[in-house]
Amino acid sequence: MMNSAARPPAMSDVAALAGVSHQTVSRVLNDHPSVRPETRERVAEAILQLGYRRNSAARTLVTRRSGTLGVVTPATALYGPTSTLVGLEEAARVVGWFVSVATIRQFDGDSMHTALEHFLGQGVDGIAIIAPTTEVAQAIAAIASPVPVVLISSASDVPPVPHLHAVGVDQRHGARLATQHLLDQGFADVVHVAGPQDWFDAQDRLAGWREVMGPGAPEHVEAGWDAADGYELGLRMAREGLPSAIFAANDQLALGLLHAFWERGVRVPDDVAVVGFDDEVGAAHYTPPLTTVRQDFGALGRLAVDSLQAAFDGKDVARQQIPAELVVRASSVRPA
Amino acid sequence: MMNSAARPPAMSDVAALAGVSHQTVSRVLNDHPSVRPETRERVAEAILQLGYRRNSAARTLVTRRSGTLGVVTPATALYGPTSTLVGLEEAARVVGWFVSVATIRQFDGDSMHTALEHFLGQGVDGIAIIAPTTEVAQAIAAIASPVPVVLISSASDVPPVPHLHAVGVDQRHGARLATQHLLDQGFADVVHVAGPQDWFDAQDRLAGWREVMGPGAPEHVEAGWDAADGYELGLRMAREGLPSAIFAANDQLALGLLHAFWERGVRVPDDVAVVGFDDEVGAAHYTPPLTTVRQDFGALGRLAVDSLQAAFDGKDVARQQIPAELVVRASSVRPA
DNA sequence: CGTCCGTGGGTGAGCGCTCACACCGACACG
DNA sequence: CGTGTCGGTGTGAGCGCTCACCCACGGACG
Repeated sequence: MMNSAARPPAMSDVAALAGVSHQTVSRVLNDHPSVRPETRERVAEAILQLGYRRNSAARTLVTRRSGTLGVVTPATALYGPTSTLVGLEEAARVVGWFVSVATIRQFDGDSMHTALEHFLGQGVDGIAIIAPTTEVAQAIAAIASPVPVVLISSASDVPPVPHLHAVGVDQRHGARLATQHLLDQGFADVVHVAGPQDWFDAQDRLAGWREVMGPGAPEHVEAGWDAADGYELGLRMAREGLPSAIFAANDQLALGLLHAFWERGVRVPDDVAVVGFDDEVGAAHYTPPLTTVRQDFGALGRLAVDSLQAAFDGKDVARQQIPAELVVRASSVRPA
Repeated sequence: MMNSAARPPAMSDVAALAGVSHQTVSRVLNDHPSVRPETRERVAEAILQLGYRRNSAARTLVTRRSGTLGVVTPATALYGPTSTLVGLEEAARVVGWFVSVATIRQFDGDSMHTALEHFLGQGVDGIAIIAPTTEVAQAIAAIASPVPVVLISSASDVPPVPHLHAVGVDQRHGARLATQHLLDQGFADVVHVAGPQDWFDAQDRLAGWREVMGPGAPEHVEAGWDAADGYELGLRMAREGLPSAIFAANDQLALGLLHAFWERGVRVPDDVAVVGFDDEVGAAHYTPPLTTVRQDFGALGRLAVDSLQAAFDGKDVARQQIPAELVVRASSVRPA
């Protein structure tokens, strides 16, 4: 039975029913060792009988811990950010943290400031920021957060601000894998279609490609993250001349390229090889199936939560990177 | 300047600095009319000077409103659920609600129960559940939540439980649009590749297709939501015989079909037309570009939040549906 | 000139919990 | 047989806010 909606049962109600003090109930709830088993039993029964749930607001008020993490993420259904969010939530729940989300349309300083204030006002224990731009990092540096903040990013140049940490998948490494793979397949002329250069991830993928290509690297092309951008670019390339291979900064760009090439009768990988980044759902079923770089978002989430937790406990937090993994499919394998 | 991390400033600190009582500070914060402008000014200045932020835990404790909404969503980067989440968050923020998320791997009663308890323990003001299965609805019916719950679903058979509401995009209508479009194009033999039938959305898309096809409808095929399922099915169809058109329950299934057909040299739409559902990012760039059904997730989020708000305020909540929209692309247009 | 009411503001209680500490009996030890 | 120690439990304060209520003052009104 539910009791009437008047007031949910409080600790004192449980205590009264079990014939103990509120403090003993608290001890039972918090697994304090020194409670006699039979007392514990009686309390547990009273809790069940009343349908008692402890009031987390009261708890937060006195402990100054809300048990909530704030996550800032772009307001899109992009594969990377979304998967990161899921990974984060699962990792957070394992260690008993709730995840509160705020989406933002643009990663400028103002939006960021608003989002952070939003979370700080709520009293979160830590904040994670997914897919940040350089501008974001500056905005964060300016706000002097009383709680730890982690940037989900492989950026090497995160400003050295106290309480600001960074974890990420090693984008540069992933980019090297992709580029090297294309070279190994015998495609000498590997062009990079880069993502928006204010995104850390896009910067790093570009850098990784450059590292492998060395000083003789051709010019890269800059684009957005969307398939439409890749499509436009693909049409232009088909018109103006094709490289032997293209490393696209994400799978959507690659998809757009594939579309344009298919439409123009350019064969992949025969006429031009294509590699993406992300291994999004469905990449295995593009036309042709797309070689790409996979990131372990579960591990990423765990790493982010770990470092937030360490920072929260006042420990030192080491910067950490997760390696990426190449997934080879038909779009980049040299025809026999 | 930050003051030392000892204790964040409280209302009384602001009051002392401004030379008023804590109550006046509260009035300023809550926009109470009867405060003299100059007093208001003084308080505002003190707030700024101390970097004061009101403690939401204390506020929640006394008002019994946490200002937080719980959202349960599947632990995947699927386009539909993700977009819904984003839509919900934006709508919630507009009316001043935070969004806390819990992802679940399986929509069985147990996971659902855990997630709900998780939120109720946190004291959320309302709960939204994205992409529910029939089993979920039963689990919710069993839990007697003290706060309103909204199922994001177009299901017509949501159990009539108090505090349980439902909003959704009209899946059935969308399916009718897709099917009718194929018939209008002259494809008589429209087969449906259905999603998992324990999902409300999958049920409704199937039902919509059936409505249009009438009693002479062919058998539908049941599958999961993934491209891999579509791919397998596509291979089988290419082997065992093709219908004139296929209406797939989502874009990923359609993508898998396209992949299989391309691999087997089956031309789309010449040999078989294909229509999907969702209009996910990239669907415009599949091979060929995919005809599909688009849902307005922003409107969906607003609707969900509205109904939660109405329920929270004790008003009556009418069931509401949002229409879907057909997006015609090359995959379903009869060749001239 | 007393009464009434509205404006601007203060006072105190209490939301439900945890933390620090007091207490009490039992048992060990010198 | 006094003194220490320790398991098991209770007491009271207080976290930072809102809510209900009270108070002072001034102008309007009969």
